[in-house]
Amino acid sequence: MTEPRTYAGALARLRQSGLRPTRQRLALARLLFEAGDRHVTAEGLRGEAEAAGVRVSLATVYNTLHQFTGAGLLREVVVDAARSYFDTNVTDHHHFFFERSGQLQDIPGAGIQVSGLPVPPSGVEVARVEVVVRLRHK
Amino acid sequence: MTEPRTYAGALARLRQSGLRPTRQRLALARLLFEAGDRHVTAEGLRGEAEAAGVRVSLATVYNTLHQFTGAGLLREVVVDAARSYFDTNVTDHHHFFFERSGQLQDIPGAGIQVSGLPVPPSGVEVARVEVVVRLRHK
DNA sequence: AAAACTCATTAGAGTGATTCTAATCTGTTG
DNA sequence: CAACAGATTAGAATCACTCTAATGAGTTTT
Repeated sequence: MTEPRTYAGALARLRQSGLRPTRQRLALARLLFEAGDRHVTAEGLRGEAEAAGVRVSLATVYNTLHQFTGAGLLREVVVDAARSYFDTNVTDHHHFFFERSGQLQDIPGAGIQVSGLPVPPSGVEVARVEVVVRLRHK
Repeated sequence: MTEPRTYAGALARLRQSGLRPTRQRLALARLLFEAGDRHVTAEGLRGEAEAAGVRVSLATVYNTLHQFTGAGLLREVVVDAARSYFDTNVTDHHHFFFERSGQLQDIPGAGIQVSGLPVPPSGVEVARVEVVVRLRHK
């Protein structure tokens, strides 16, 4: 049973993760989780918060993104050396990356099969398999 | 017909790419291409050049890595937000990434099959499909 | 409901990788 | 070898991100 995408839902998410429901975290949680699957950058989310009339420092945005990631509410996606993206979709899936615009788009997990993976060296285990389809303008 | 991994080879590579064979570019080309498939960072390559007695500024290392990448001699691999890796293997293949150590290791292209890719949106084409298998310690 | 406690937020400084600048040097060409 | 175009360089600048240490705000206790 997943949380509803509401204020109450945001509150419950925080409580379940052992994070105090502060003004900033609630506001960021609502921006992140009430609008469906999203890919945000720290600066972008900060801008949205400002636009929504919530005063949040950039440090807090970074803290919050990392805390949410640690709690499994977000997933970090590394596709661009210039900045980090955080994905609200934490289910198994992959990404299109539009190099021109820097936009990310989900590819449903069911849509892609990766076969023939070699056995990882001993002592390590697979944390995740990430597929990025890089797109450029024709 | 690929270039031999020799001084003459490095020179020919540069010529073919329309890059002047300067001392620095030749030295970096030899470090990169005479030792088989490699994954280097700018700082790492700079260190190797110093160790080999070649004076090269960090700016030149960056310039050169990007020029080589533009010429198709290298491929940039984005797996770590902290730094960029450049891969001397420009054939079709994928990577293991050891999160603990920051090491990259090739997975031969033949070893992995990605199926079920959705058709990319109109107006764009697939530049590359990248698979990264993230590994962590057990 | 105030005190007390713990954890969160913040401004601003700090960091580390990368890029820029503008001055100097070096292949290349005539 | 003169002269030009392009390359290299030190150091400053930038950019995303992190750290610090001081202030603020949920929470729990009285």
